[in-house]
Amino acid sequence: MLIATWNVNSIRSRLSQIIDWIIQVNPDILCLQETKVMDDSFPVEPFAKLGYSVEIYGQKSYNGVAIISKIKAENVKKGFYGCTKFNQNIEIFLDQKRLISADINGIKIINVYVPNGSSLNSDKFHYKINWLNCLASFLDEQEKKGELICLMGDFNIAPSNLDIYDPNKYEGGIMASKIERDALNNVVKGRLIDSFRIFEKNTGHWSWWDYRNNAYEFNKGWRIDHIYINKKLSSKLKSCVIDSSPRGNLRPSDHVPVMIDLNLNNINVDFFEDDDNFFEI
DNA sequence: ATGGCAGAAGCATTCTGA
Repeated sequence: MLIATWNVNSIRSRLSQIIDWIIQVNPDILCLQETKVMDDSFPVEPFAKLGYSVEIYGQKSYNGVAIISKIKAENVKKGFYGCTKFNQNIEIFLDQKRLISADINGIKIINVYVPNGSSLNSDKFHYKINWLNCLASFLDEQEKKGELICLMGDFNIAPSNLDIYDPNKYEGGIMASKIERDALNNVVKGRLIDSFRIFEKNTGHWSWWDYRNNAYEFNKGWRIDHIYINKKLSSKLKSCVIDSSPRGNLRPSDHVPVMIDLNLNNINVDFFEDDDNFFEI
């Protein structure tokens, strides 16, 4: 079972590229971020023609998330719910459509577009940290149900310096600060693992390249799009790959798809045992 | 420090992203 995540930076601008990619890769589930369109204008039909159902949670111009799935999603929820741990006021997150979740084939699929945060001294940065704290609380609720959990999307955080082309230049700044990494760690710690790092321990693997300064041509990238799975699901993981090829398209998204392959029939090795110090690499 | 580049809204230019 193939599950993918892709920040497409506008579903309408990227539609043909997304359809081409789906035909080529044949994912079972594709989670999209930054669709940038209201629900009544989302192009559902091209996906339906390929046999996919579409669940959308969008807004005008900004943000927006969607779950494209061969198996119809059940228990679809839009936005946060049940975030009690930090006394979060969920109301403040209602305006920005950044999270959609659903049950598909027995897996709790959680698709997120984490706020960028702008700069460390900005209001947007506080919003980002609060949003991540709410996400941690949200996961507490999901975990209680003992499900298979797959949390994926654009996290706008490089988990470690291995995930930045030039850590000396960017460490401590936006997407690479200790505050953000701690907040992300608080979401995943003790319950989720970064699928990509099970198979690849080295630097040099990116999911995003800035549009500016020919960053893709110089391969100056970051790994900020992630697929996290819980312990129960990690036993079924076969692979995790970043498909960088769409970044070479004409008029590409600045992000590329990340994808895992799951074997839902067999139970494999439990990768979770040595994960406690994962972020200390 | 600022802007680079891109998309949306909407028609010149601003806002936002990362």
